[in-house]
Amino acid sequence: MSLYTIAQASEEVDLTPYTLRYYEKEGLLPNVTKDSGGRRKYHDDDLQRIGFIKCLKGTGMSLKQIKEYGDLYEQGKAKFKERNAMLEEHREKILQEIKTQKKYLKMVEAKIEMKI
Amino acid sequence: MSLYTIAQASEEVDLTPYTLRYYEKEGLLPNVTKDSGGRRKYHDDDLQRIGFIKCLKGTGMSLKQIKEYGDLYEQGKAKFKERNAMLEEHREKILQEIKTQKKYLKMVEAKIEMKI
DNA sequence: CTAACAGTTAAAGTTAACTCTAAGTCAAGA
DNA sequence: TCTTGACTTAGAGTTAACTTTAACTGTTAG
Repeated sequence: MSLYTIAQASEEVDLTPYTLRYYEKEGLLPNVTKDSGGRRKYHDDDLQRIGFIKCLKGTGMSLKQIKEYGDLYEQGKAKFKERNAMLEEHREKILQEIKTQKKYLKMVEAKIEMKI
Repeated sequence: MSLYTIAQASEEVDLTPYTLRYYEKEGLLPNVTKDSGGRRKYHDDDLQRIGFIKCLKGTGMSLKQIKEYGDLYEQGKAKFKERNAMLEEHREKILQEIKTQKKYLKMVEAKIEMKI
């Protein structure tokens, strides 16, 4: 199957239908189509895109920035450089964040070991 | 030195005075004292505590939960078990989160390498 | 044919975590 | 003494990211 109702897509990507509509309203999902009755139809491409949105969001990128990235993506090859620059910068941020998380992990573990 | 004005404490822990007052209002900093003129005086203990709050917060714990933890902490040895259980659970969460971050890092790197 | 259901929209409401404002106080320097 | 500046408070405002509501519509099972 390669077409999903909002309920099915919601299940598939583990986001509520509210959130999916919200993301679309915010311009993050420009390619979701509608059937003759006006209902959303999600394609595999849309689900892929949502997956990447979740990745960016899960690593601390704001929806606003994710939209910027998506807008560049829509402009194709012409904006490849800018787009990749965003990702490379974000990559650094994730690396930094993992470091910080590891430091915090040590702090929590130290507190656990303190036994007081 | 072991006493800090709110401005100094703010500088020291890299949080705004607004945030420090907010944390106090929320019950996260029960031991901040005031001088004769009613001004806050932060002790080294307070700064340590703020440091740990930042650690918990930075690893995704809500202020509400941090307050719960702090409240248990205030009750000393009697609540040691509960308190440590919270930390151990949180430790698992951090480990899981680091895993997720690493997965997302791979996804971003893959997208960068895609060159399209 | 009709009732139930799954969807639609615009707009209002919610939550967490700040962030700021307004009005006031107090200590210190010219 | 006067003013400046750093603080105080209660309470209002902000922001991001949803989440819900209300009113409505098209599809389908009986």
